[in-house]
Amino acid sequence: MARATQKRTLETRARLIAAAEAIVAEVGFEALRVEEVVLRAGTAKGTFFVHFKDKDTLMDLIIGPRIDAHLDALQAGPAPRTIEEMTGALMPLCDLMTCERYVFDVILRYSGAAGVAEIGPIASTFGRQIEIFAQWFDDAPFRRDVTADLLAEGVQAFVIQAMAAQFCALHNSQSIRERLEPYLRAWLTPAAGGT
Amino acid sequence: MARATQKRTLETRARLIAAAEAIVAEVGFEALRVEEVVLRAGTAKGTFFVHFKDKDTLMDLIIGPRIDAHLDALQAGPAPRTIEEMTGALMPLCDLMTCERYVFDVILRYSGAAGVAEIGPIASTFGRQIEIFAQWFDDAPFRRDVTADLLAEGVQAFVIQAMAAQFCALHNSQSIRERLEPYLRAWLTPAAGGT
Amino acid sequence: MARATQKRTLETRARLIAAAEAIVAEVGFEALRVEEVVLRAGTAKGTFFVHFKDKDTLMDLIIGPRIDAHLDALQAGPAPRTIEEMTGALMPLCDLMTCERYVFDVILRYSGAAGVAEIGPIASTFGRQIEIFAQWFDDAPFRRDVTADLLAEGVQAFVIQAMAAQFCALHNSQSIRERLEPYLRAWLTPAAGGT
Amino acid sequence: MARATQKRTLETRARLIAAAEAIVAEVGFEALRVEEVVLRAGTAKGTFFVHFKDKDTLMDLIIGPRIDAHLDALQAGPAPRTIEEMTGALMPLCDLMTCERYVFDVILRYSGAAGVAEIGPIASTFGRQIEIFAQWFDDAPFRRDVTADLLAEGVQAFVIQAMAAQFCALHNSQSIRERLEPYLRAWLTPAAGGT
DNA sequence: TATGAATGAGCGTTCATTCAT
DNA sequence: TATGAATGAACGCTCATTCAT
Repeated sequence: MARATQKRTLETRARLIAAAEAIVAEVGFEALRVEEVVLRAGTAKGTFFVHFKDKDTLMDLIIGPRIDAHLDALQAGPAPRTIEEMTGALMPLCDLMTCERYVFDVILRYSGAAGVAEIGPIASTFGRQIEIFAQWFDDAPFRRDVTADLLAEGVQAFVIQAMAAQFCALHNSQSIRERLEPYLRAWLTPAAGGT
Repeated sequence: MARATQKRTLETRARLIAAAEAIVAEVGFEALRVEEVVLRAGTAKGTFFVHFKDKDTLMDLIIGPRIDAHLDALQAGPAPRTIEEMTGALMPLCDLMTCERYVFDVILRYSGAAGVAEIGPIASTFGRQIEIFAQWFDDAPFRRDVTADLLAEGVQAFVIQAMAAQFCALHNSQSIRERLEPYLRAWLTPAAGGT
Repeated sequence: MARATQKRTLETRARLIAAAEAIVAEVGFEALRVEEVVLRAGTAKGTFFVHFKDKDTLMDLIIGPRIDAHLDALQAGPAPRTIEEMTGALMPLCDLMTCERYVFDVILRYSGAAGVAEIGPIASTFGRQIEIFAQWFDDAPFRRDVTADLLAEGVQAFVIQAMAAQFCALHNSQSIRERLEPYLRAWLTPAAGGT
Repeated sequence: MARATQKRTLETRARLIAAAEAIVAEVGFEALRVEEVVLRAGTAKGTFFVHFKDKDTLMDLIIGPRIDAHLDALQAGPAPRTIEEMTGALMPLCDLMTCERYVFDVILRYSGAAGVAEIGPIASTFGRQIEIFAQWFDDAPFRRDVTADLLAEGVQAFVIQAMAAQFCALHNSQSIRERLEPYLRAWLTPAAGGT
C-alpha cells in the first residue's frame, strides 16, 4: 500500500517537473511561475509546496540534472589532452550555466549546501565536477607536481571566474572561452617555477 | 545659495549613510531595509531614491570603502615574499567579504569587474585588487612565466573559491586560509611543467 | 503638503470602502474577497493592506457604521414605553447583526477590544448601545431599583442571548423577537421580589 | 470478531483523544492541529476523520466533558441560597469557559442550544445548565413571578455577558464575579416593579 | 530636493477535509 | 477501518521602487 501511494506521489511530482520543464523550454527559467506550473500539471497550488519546499528547490531539481547531463558527457568522452580540448569540452557546461543571469545566480547560491542533509542536485554536481576534472589529470600531459584534486579545484575556480566575468559589463567583449584559456594554460602547464 | 543647498543635500545624504551604517552594525547587511534607513535618517522614503539610484547603490557605497580600507593596508604594506605572508595579508579582506552570505553574493556579482570610471565602489575595488596583486608580482620570488596581471586574476579566483567553500557545510571544517594556501602555492610556485 | 497627501489617502481609502460596500450589497459580507475589492477600487493589492491591517479590519469598518446608523435612529426616536415598543425598536439592529452568521461572528469577535488603542468601530457601538439603552431608563415606566446602566447591560445580554439562539438549530423556530420579549419583560418589569 | 474490531477501533479513538488532550494541556485548544494529533496518536490523517466528523467534533468531545464535570459538581452540591453562593458556585465553570478566547468562542456558538438528542457534548451542557439552574429556583429564596426556566436562561445570559467582558480590555479590571454579582442580584431579587 | 502614498506581481501559507486505495 | 497524498481558495506579505505634488 505504501508502495502504491509512493507511486502516485512520484507521478504527481513527475507531472510538476514535466510542466516546469515545458515552461522553461518556452519562456526560460526566470520567467517560470509557480502558478503556471500547477496549472499545467493539473494540481493544486498546495500540492506544489507539498513536493517542493519552494520555487528555488524546483529550480535546483531542474538545473541539477541538466548539469549532470553535461557531466555525463564529459565523463563519457576522452580526457582532454590540450588546453584547447579542455576549454572546448567545458564550453557546453559554461553555456548552460550562463544561459541566464538568473540560472547562474541559482547555481552559485546552491553550489554550496548549507547543511550536509541539504545537498541538492546542483551542489552534488559541484562535487562530481571535481571528480571528473581530477580523473582528467590522473594520466594527462599536464603538470604533476600537485594532486589531481587540487588541479581540478583550480579549474573550477577559473571556470567560475570566467563565467562571472560574462555578466560583468566590462568584460563581456571576450567570450568565456577566450578568458578561460590563458587561466588554464597558466594553471595546468606552468613553464617554470619562481625564484 | 547653490553652495548652501549643496550643503544641505550633502547633510541629508550623510544622514542616510550614517543611518545605514548604524543598521548594518546592528543587524547586518542583509537585514537592512530602506524603510528603516529613512526612518532613522528622518527623511521620507522618496528622499532615499533621490540620493541613491537604488538600494544596491547604497550597499555598494558602504561595502566598497570597507574593502578599500583593507586594500589601502595591503598597498601600504610590503609585498608578501612567501605564500604564508600572502595568505596572512589577504585574510582580513576575506573575513570582511565573508562576514555574511549576502555580502559575499553582492561582491561576487562584481567579481569580474576591473576598474573603469562609471563603475561603482565595489567594482572598483576589484580593479584595485588586481592592480595591487599585480604589483606584488612585479618583483617577487614567484613564477614569472606569465604576466603579473594574469597571476593577479588567478589569485582573485582562488580567493573567491576559498571563500565560497566557507559557505558550504561540506568544506567549512577548513579555514579559508587553510584552503587558500595550497591553491596559491600551486599557482604561484609551480615546481614543474607538464609533458 | 501633508494635507494634500492626506486628502489623496482619504480618497483611496474611500474608494476601497466604497468598493467593499458595493460588493457586500451584491454578494454579502462573507463572500467579499479582497481581490475583488482592490479590483473594483482600481488599486493594487498592497494598497489594501496599507489601509487596513487585514480583511477583518475592513469588515469592522463597514459593519460598525451600519450598527451606528441604527443606534442613531434609536437615539433620534422616543424612548420605548413598553416592552413591545422596545423589542420593536431593537429588531432592525438585531436583523442587521444576524443577517449573516459571518457578520454575527465578526461582531462578537470585535465587540470586546483587545486593547484600548484597538477599539474599533464595532467595539465602540457596544459602548454606545449601553449609553442609549441607559438613556431610555432615565425616565421610563420600568423598574428603578437598579441603575440605568445595569438595566442597559442586561438588555444587551438578552439581545445577544436571543440572537445567538437564532443560529442554533434547536431554537430557530422562534423569532428573535419572540425570544427576547419574555426576557425583557422579566428583566424590566419584575412583578415581585424574592422571599 | 466484530467485538475485536470494535475494540481496536475504540483503542484508536482513545489514542486520538488522549493525544489531543495532551496537546491541549501543552499548547491550549486554539493551537491544536489535526496534524499534530494524528502524529502523536500514530495514525494517518484520514483516520482522524473516520473517528470524528470534523475537528470541532473533537473539540466538542474534549470541552464538553470538562464542562459536565463542573455541572456534576453543581448538581451534587446544594442549591445556592444567596447571590454570593451562586456566583461562587459558578466561578469554576466561568474560569473553564474563559480559559481561552477560542474556547469561549466555541462555547458561545452553542450558547443558545438547549438539550436535544443529536446535539453534541457542549450543546448538551447548555441544556443541562438550564436544567440545573432551573432546579435551583424551584424552591429558592429568589423571585417567583416568572418560570424557573426563564430565570435559568437569564442567568446563562448574564454569565455570558460577564465572561465576554473578560476579553475586553475596557472592562477586565473587574473580575467576572464582580461583574456577575450585580446582574444576578438585579435579575433574581428585584426590589420593585416599574410603573 | 523632498515627500510618502501607492505600486505590483508573485510567493508561500494555511490546514481542515476529501477520496481513491 | 485505515491510509496519506492531494486539495483549495483566498489571504497576507514582501519591500524596493515610482511618481505626482
